[in-house]
Amino acid sequence: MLSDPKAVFRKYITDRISLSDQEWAIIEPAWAVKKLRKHQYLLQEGEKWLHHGFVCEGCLRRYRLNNRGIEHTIQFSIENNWAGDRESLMEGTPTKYNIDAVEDTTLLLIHNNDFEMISRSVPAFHEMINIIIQQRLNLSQERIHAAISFTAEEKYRHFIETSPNLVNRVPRHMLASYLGITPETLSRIRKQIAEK
Amino acid sequence: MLSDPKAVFRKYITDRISLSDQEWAIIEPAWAVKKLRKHQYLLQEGEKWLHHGFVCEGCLRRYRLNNRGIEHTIQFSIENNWAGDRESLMEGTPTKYNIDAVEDTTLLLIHNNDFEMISRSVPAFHEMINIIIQQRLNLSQERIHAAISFTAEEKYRHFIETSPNLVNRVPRHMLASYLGITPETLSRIRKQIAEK
DNA sequence: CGATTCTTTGAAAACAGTCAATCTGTGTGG
DNA sequence: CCACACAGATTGACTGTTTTCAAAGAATCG
Repeated sequence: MLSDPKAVFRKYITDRISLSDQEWAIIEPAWAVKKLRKHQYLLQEGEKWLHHGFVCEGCLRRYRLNNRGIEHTIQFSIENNWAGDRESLMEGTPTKYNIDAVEDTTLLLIHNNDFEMISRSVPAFHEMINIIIQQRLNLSQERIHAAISFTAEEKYRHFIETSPNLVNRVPRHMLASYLGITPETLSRIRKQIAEK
Repeated sequence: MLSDPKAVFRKYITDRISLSDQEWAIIEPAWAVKKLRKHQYLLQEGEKWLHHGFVCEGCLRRYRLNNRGIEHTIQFSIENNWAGDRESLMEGTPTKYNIDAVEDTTLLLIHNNDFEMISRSVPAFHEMINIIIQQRLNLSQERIHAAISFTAEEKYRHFIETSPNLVNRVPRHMLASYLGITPETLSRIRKQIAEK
């Protein structure tokens, strides 16, 4: 719909590292454009994940079922974010996660073999990925802190502050499952905040 | 007390990558042995962290204060684990965390400049670090899932399963602060489990 | 439209937190 | 070596928050 997916990706990269045309020529052909309709799965629990995904447009969610069969959202990936399951990839194990599309989504997919080829051929790309992973770890720890130390209301307010671009983009019940509260509680909190 | 700290570290590395004597000769001199007494701080909120720490013996905890001044433990680092705050290091920002010693602890410290020198000189070391960070990210996401989807009792049982080596090593109130429950609740859960 | 899914609301129950007191264990100084 | 002090752990009673269950309203999609 909007611009070319690969142009989005190229911009993402060049916003982070300097990239010659030759390097882009190595990177570009290995990625395939994939489109998902809303509600369509990219990955389902038990499958093995062998790729890397980059969202160019739309929104994916990665979620997991707890022992009572309740969905808990681990991550939302909107445009210019990564998606997939590096744990399944690294360990060669079946994934614990489900990934589906919250909106119609366009992403780029690459097989891990090609991804590693690129990492070897373009060191700056490799370094960029390392930094991204480190940043994701930092964010994860921030989220752990929020999850173990905030009340339901604080969790919601914190989410509004840190992800204003997601608040009105994902359905509330998914947001609740991301925060670790029930949809009913989220609804009541929102009402309470609105009344102030 | 036990073996030489640097020997512990060398074994940690050689358990993960193959390492020549020459490479070890590059790595070894940059690390300084540091001993901490129980309760002593390695890092306090507001300071900048410029190093990497590797625990050879003992136990450190990294914790954070929430807006009510309550401590919440983000991480325990026992021997053969890393300690520090890569977020402060990467971003150059004052740290949000406190790190102190749960037991008398021996660790190795290295300045980030030297660490980067080693990463450049010994590619396998660099790759090892990348894998470790990725694994920590995977564990973080596991913990997020536990934090947002488990009851207090499930959190405790999950901790016993995943960290049996820590259960009887860290004080209960710190364990509670790690799980995101109060010491009283943890105490009651333990009693309840014991009665079954 | 009609069906389905999502959101909100209400009432009751379960769960975890708070506050205060007691108990336990450990380490220190006399 | 004992007694004391102190921190940590447990227990009880109570409070408050969040969940659960059920139903009614919205919104969305074919």
